[in-house]
Amino acid sequence: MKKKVIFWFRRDLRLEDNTALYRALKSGHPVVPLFIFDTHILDALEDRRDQRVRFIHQTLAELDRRLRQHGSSLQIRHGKPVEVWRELINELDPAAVFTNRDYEPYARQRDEAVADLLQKNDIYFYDYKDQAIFEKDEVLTQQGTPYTVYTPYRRRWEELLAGKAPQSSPSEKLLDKLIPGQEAAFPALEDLGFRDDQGDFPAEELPEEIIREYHQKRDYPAIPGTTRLGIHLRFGTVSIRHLVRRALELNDTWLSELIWREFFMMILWHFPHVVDQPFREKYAAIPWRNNEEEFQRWCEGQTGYPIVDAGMRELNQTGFMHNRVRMITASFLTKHLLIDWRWGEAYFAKKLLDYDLAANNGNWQWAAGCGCDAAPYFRIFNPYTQTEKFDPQGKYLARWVPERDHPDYPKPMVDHKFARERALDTYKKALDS
DNA sequence: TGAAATGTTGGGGCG
DNA sequence: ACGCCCCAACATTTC
Repeated sequence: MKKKVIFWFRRDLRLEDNTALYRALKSGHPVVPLFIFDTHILDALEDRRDQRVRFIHQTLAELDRRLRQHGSSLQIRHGKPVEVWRELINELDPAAVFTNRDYEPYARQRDEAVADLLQKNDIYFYDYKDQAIFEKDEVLTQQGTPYTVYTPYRRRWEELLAGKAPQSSPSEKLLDKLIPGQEAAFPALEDLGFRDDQGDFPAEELPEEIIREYHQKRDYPAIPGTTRLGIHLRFGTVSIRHLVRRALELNDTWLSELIWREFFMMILWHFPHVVDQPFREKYAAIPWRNNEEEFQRWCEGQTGYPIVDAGMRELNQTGFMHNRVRMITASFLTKHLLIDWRWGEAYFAKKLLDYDLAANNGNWQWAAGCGCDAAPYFRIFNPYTQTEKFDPQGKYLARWVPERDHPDYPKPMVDHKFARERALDTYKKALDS
C-alpha cells in the first residue's frame, strides 16, 4: 500500500484550480484532504457568532459534500496546528504534505514550525504559490528592491504578465485520486465553540455586468457597483487566476484593484513591521488624541456626519462597507478625530467579512498618510463634499441614516473646518521635527 | 483614489 | 466708447 500524502486547506477553500491540491493529486499517492480549525485564531475572536467562522464552516461543509461524492471525505481537526500535526503524523504516517503559501506573519511562523516538525519526521513539506499571480520578490525594481509605489509596481506587474492569461491547475479533474473513505466526522459549528446563525453570504459567481461597468459605478455606495468578491479572495473560494483572466477581458480598472491586492501582499511580505508600525517611520511621532468616547461614537455610527455614520452602520449591520465609504470613514477617524489608524484597523478587522490583513493594513496606512504611496497627510476628505459627489441623491444615507434630518440626530461631533485645521497642524508639527 | 485658498480671466452692469 | 467693478468660472498653488 502506497503511503498517503496530505493536502492542507487554509486560505484556498476550493477544489477548482487549486495549485497545491493539484500537485498532491498528481503525486501518485492517495491524498487526504485536511482542514485545521486553529485555536490560536479562533480563541482570539470576540464574537461567538463570528460570521467568518460560519462562512468557513459552511464552505467546508460544501467541500466535504463534494468530496463524499468522490468517495472521500474531509478530515477536520481543531487545535494548535503544531500539536495537531504531531497527532496527524502518528495517526496517518504521511509521506508528504502539500499546501499553498500564505504570506501573513502569523502564517509564515506557523508554517515554519510545522515544516520543521515534518522535516524531523522525514516528511516532505511542499508549498506552492496559489493566492497571488506574483509573490514575494517576483516583482522587483531594476535595482532588485521591492516597489513601494503602486504605479510603477503595476507597470512591472503587467509587463511580467505580458497580456497572457494566467494558467489554471485543473485540480477538480483529479478528485478520483483522493483517498477513499467516508468515515471522517464533520463537526458542527457548536463543537468549535461558535453558534450558528442565519443569513446569506455574497455569492461567488462573477457578476460580469458589474465588472464591465466597474470603472463607472464603483464609487457610488448606493448602487451595486462592486463585486463583493473580497470574502472569496480572503478564503480562496475563488481562484485569483480565474479573476485575472476575466479582468483582462472585461475591465482594466478592476484588474488594477486585483493588482492593488498583490501590491499590499507584497508590502506585507517585505516589510512585516507594517503590521503594527507605520511604513513611514516619521509618522510614529504623530500625537494621536485617542479619545475613547469619540472612538466609540465613530464605531457606533453616531458622529453626526451622515456619510460616516452610514458607513459604520453598514459595517456593523452587514459586515461589509462600500470601499468609497471605507476611505471616508478612515479619513474621518484619523484626520478629523486624530485617532490612531491602528484602532480603526482593529475595528475593521473585527467586523469585516472580507477582512484581509495585508489589504486592511495597507489601506488604513494609506488613509492615515503613513503608508507606502499613501495619500499625503494634507489630503483630508470633506464628508459633505464626498456625499455630494458620490451619493448625490442621498440614497445611501437614506438607507443607513434615515433619521438624519430629525432633531434627535446628533450634531456633528466636531466642526469640519476646525478639525481639518487641527489635523493639518498636528501632522505638520509632528513631521517637521 | 482631495479640498481649500489663491490667482487669473472674461463677460456684463454701470457710470 | 471706455474704464472700473463685480463675480462666476476656471486654473494654479498650497495644505
